[in-house]
Amino acid sequence: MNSQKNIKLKNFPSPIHKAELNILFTGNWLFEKVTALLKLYGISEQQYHVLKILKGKKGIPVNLQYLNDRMIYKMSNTTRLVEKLRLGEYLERSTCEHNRRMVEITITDEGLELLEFLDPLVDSQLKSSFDNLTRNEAEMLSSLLEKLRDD
Amino acid sequence: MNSQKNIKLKNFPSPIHKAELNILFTGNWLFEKVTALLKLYGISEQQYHVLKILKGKKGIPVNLQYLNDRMIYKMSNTTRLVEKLRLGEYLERSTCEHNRRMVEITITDEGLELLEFLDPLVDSQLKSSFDNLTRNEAEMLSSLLEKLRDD
DNA sequence: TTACAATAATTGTATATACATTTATTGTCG
DNA sequence: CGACAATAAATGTATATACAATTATTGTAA
Repeated sequence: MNSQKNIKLKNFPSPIHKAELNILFTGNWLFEKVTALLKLYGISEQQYHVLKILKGKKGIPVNLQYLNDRMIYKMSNTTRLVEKLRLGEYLERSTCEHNRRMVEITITDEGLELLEFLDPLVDSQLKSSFDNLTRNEAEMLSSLLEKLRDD
Repeated sequence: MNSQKNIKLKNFPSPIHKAELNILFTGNWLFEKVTALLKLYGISEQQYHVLKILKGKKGIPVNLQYLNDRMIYKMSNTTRLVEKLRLGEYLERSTCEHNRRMVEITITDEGLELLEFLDPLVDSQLKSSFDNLTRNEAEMLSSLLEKLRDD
């Protein structure tokens, strides 16, 4: 762990440089917090993320591409990540009948139960992480970030 | 690489959840861009970051803790990361005479030359990444992120 | 001064990620 | 139909990162 938590960023050549580092730092700061919490229950942030996506689909199967497009990090891992969740019986996967290149992935009851247990913990941690921001400020933050990424 | 670049984030239980994912996604989006650029010249984002910090110190030696506190990711790697830069002769390290537990790290002329070459490339990429935001918006983004992390 | 705690860095190891290649299946066009 | 391109997923491998344990040195208190 970093020995100091929140180094002040300063002396930047432009607001852009400052914003870039602020985004990177804050992203990692949030990621670490959630990761540390989930680790207590033997699950990674990425795995949790997959389960959340599956839950959101309410039983409709998704394939690996779909998951991969929504992951924070990149492909190739998604196969192995899903496999780990399958070994934990948190999801099921089968080959799609109509297109046997694809897989159909759905969350299991165990997966849903795990989320029912974890979600309140993650939510309350998230809430305390965002304690310094009002609801409006959080929304403004999202707007700015979406505007930044927009192509 | 993700097959789609910019999935729209929606259906969030709260502005906080949305902001969290926006931060994580945007952080990775920026990180990947810079990483891909630097990779063409055989250097990682983290290594570049170290050289920038050293350059900012204008010849004053720093130790590993100092670097580590300013890294986006965590410790342990900093030793190895610095070692790679040393092998490339971009920096020098020696043990501190007053406290032989510590090392003194300084950037070399080769390191400074590398930055003089890379900085314009990175800067122009960063500028185009932030094309959608005004200077004021970039500043507002930094303010919100700093307020979020503030403890 | 000696024993022990604290500090700075290094090392070992497990896991995560990125990237390129490969396999299996399907689509398409001559 | 058959060759070949395109797609979806899996695999191999190199590198990156996280975490724990270790080494070397210094600080401190009995």
